[in-house]
Amino acid sequence: MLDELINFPDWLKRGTVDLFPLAHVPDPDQNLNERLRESAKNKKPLRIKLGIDPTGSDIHLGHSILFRKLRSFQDAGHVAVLIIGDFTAQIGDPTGKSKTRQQLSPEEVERNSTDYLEQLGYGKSKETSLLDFHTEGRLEIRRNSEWLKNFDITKVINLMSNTTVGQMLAKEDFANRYASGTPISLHEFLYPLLQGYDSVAVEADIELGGTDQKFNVAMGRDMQRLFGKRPQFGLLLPILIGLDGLQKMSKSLGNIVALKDDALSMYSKLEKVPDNLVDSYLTLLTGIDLTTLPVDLREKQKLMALMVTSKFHGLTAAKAAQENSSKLVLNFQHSISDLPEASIANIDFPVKAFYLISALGLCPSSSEARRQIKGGGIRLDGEKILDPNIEFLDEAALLGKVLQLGKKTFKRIIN
RNA sequence: GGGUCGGUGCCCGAGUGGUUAAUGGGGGCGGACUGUAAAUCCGCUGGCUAUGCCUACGUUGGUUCAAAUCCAACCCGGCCCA
Repeated sequence: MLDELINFPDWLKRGTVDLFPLAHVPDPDQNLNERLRESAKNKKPLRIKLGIDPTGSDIHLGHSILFRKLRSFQDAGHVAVLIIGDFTAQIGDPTGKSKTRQQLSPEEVERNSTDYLEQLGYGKSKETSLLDFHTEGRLEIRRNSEWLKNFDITKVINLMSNTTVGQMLAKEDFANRYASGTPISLHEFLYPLLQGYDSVAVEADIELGGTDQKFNVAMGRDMQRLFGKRPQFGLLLPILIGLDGLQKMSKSLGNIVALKDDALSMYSKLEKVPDNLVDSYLTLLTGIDLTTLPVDLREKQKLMALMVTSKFHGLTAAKAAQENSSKLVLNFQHSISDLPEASIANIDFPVKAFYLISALGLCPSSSEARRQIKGGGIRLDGEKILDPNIEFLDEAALLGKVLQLGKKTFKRIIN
């Protein structure tokens, strides 16, 4: 947290690593505190911009940091302006990319956008949804195709003439790629400019972003000035480290906790994150008072897992997940009610173990299933299966039993 | 447009006519240990109801008993020149 944020409200300070401009002068264009005061005085809420690229379909805890902050602004009475970058997704944000991103089809973008809103809690209660979809006037959802689709080439040239190749190449991602001889397509230069233009279009007062978004957020200010708008503030939040404890949380790295995850898998993933993540997860993913945490590391970790899980599934479900999680470890699978289920309705008997395991989705392929069995990674009701070709003669041999891969993947067999 | 180098499995990267799903590393998964962690050690890491059969080294053809390895064309990229 920045020391200079001393006078800001706690909800705004928490987790914030960068805020710009940050001048201690009584100017609402230079000092966000003044801007907030101005807003309160005029009863005119600020417009908080957050853009998302509808590229993948899973929102994870890393993204949730930004949405949590956006929600805080909502709760403080301001307007969340959520921009679905359906148009810019066709370019792909080059930030953090080491190669040109694959372009998405309009159909994919559409499907992903709908999916995103659901993950953000559209249709859920105000308590367990990430954003406030309920309170009148607190949320505005926009698609940037709205203003970018029919963009005039003259206007594009105008945007481009405002920025130099040197500035673009000063951006770390481009610089690295350029230095390493990795291709950079010209259209990628357009991304920051168009994201910046989004701020013009929605008249943003503040733009939220991860620290890796500084360039793009700053570009928004340039664009707003270019088009005669009041420049936004940039508020940057940290990039969440993923479950591996090393790299940023990202779906392609496979180290995520998805908002879609059921309570049990969310809890069990969080309960076993590397120790070095626990404090930052508590700070960034919960609202808990950091001065009253358990001293015992293991207890602290469990608390973190419980708090985060309850944020999305409610406290009751989170507590059940905590209990079930410990039962799983102790091989008491039978006493757990809400284990994921797998149906054997379509299985022909007799069935060999390796086929069963892949057919029920525990392993992605039958070859993989064979390997896992040979490696001792498969159990049925706690008993290791060691022969891939062992046969189960009828349903009765399987119904109600729990099939297990490794330590954390379970399926109860049902009809 | 010209010259030149290059395109190998999730990633990086060996291999340059012939036991072979293709050395090695990373990552991932599994096992032991443990705090369901870390560190460490071990195994696995293309697909297929499978003791065999498919598909794989940019694409398509060709040479050969035999090609990721040779030839041709094409596609894509880096660098240099214009």
